[in-house]
Amino acid sequence: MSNIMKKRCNENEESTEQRKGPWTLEEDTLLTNYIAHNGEGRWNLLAKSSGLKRKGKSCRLRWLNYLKPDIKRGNLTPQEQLLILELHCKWGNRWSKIAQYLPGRTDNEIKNYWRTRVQKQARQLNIDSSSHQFLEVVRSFWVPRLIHKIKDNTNTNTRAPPTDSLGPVLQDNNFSHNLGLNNIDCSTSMSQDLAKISQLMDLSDLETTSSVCLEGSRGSSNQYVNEDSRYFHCLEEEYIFPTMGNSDILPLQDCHVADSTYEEDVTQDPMWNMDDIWHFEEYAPFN
DNA sequence: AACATTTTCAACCGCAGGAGT
DNA sequence: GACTCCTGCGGTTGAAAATGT
Repeated sequence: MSNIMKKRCNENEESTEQRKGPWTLEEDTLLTNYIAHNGEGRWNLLAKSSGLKRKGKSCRLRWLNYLKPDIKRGNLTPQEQLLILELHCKWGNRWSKIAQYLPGRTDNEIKNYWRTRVQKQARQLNIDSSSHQFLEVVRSFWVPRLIHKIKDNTNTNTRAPPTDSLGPVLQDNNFSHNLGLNNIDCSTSMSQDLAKISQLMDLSDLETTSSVCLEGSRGSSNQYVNEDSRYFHCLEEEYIFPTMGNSDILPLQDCHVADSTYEEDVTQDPMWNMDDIWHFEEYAPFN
């Protein structure tokens, strides 16, 4: 019997026992306990030894995308969204590479975000998401909105450092070089660019506040902070927003967001509502 | 309330590359 | 060099949840 035939026989034998589909709580517990005692890696061995009727690949995926303790839950923050836009511009669909710079976020999550949110916007505008046109839309409208959102949230947060503290980040000429953002002056309370954009877009829907539980990754105790306070807390802890002009990109600080305490996310609101798109199409029709 | 449609995201698949034999 | 096994990546799928009618 050829090796290929043998392999197919084995696959058939295995597939009769292999479980597929959503993981049960019992399976999760089994996997978590096994890894706690034996560590991760060697997934095929793990799958056999742990008693799970799953493939090694499936175990690995479940652990990395869901069970691993440092996985963040909840929607992506504006800062994270901004970083994804920038890194995707730089590297394309290199999801795992992009994920390296967003601690606690998985490549799968980022990929899903891109497909469901970013590509959806492109579809609605009838633009190819990989086109220069769409990049221009992102650069001119989406990114400034995110920046505005970040600043806005900061201004409404009494515990956050002053707005000027965003300066070193957003004034960084290398920041968002790929997106061409360095021609947008974000250092003032409202740049000319933002003023123009806000003429086109109703930003009122972005008025939000939110609380998350920050589990200080450097030993500080849990505390409730505003989303942006969390961000600035991260900044204070030396993880300055990445410099895009070169390859010395530093990951965002790993801030653990405890699931149970996640009350409301600033990113719940749509990035663009249909009014925005309508406004945009009015001024820059692509169809 | 009931049904239809859309959106989200966990999980799967195939493929590629590296390590070991 | 050829082969197998393992791991990781990116694309895709489909069930569940959310939203609309």
